[in-house]
Amino acid sequence: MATEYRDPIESKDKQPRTARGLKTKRKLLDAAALEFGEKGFHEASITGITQRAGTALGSFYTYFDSKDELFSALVKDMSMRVKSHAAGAMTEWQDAFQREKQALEAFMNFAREHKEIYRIIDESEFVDPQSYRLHYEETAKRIFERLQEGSAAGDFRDGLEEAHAWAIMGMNVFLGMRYGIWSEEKSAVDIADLANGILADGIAAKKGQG
Amino acid sequence: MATEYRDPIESKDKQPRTARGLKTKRKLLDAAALEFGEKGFHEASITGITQRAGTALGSFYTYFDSKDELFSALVKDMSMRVKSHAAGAMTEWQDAFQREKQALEAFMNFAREHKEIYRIIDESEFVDPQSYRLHYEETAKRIFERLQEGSAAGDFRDGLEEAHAWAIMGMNVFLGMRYGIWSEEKSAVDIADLANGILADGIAAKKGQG
DNA sequence: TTGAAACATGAACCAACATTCAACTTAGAA
DNA sequence: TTCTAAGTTGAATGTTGGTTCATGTTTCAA
Repeated sequence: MATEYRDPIESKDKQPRTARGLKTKRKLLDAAALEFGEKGFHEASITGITQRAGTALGSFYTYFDSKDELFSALVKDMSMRVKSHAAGAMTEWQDAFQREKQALEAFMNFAREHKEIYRIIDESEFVDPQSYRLHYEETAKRIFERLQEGSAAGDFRDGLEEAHAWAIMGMNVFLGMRYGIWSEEKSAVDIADLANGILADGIAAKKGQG
Repeated sequence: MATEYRDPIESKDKQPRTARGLKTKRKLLDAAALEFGEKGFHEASITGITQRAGTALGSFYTYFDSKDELFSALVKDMSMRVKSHAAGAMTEWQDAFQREKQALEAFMNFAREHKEIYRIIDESEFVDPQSYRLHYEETAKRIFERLQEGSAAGDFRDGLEEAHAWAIMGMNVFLGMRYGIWSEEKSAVDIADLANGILADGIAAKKGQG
């Protein structure tokens, strides 16, 4: 038989059509987040995921095409969760500096409570580079918008570029890794204050010091 | 037969003993850096490495115990190379700010010329977490020492902590990734200037602006 | 009630390497 | 020149784990 016709929509369509299916898919997704978070992509196994989820091995392929596809879906989901958590923490703000401080503090607390999310996003650099780039590009864009608003409000100086957003993001990510994931020896507030100090004044000696 | 005695030194010893052996090991190391850099740890194969090196598959195990062991050795080697490259770029300096600028500029240029090194170090977070932590902890320590020297010289303010070093390192790493590896739309000097601007003055509006 | 679509199950399949090994070649000290 | 340790070779082995599939069960609209 020649190559048979496949509806591109149908072929992608592994969405559950009943309440039962939805529940199973949810269980698999949650289990996968744990498994990937604990073991990393390559050490994680489909068997491990279905065991955690309490389903049969084969059920996995009812909802996902492959291990990679699942991981990719997960990265997008986590990316969104980080984003909305941060957004939720910055609803009200007086000045732009305080808003950045809140953003970092929220990020650090989120990282602590969801270490597996941090790991999945980070590992996507190698498993699903596209999603990785997208995640950070969008995050940088969001920071950049805040920078522009801050400039307009007179809190930040003029002429800030997207690269400034990348610098701030890098600061936040590394502080989150070191003081959020690796150890909790310092409080999120203290770290956020410290980072804010850099943004506010830099690290130069004050006039008359030294 | 019971477990036989193995001299711990001998068992580790896969060092070449002739010029020929040394040359082969060198070829394997270089080939491995390329293979891991291009494909990542899991996609890379021993076969691919030995093919690049132009040796037989079995020769690999004359010099390395396993794929993991080789990767680990490579990470340590790369880490050292980054370190010494940066050190070489900071020999002479007037003020501490300029030194930091040179460090970032050197790092960015190095990343551009050796994208595979960047990738290998980054992937070690998942393949050899120990080496990954060690790399960044030592880098942070070195930055922190520079901060202290800068304070003593009257360029930087007092009271800088190790966390400041982590913040600066995060900035540098992300700027290196975005403007060194992903695209070269901006020159290393421009990015280094921009980062230095943050360290010097922060991003607050100047008095009388806005 | 009923029948077809959706869903669940887990044994079996299979390809992809990492690793081993026994036979062979080369180097270089004596 | 000779002999042994060092180095080379690549076919064979073994294991792991993603994916498939035939069979059985549940759901729910008509």
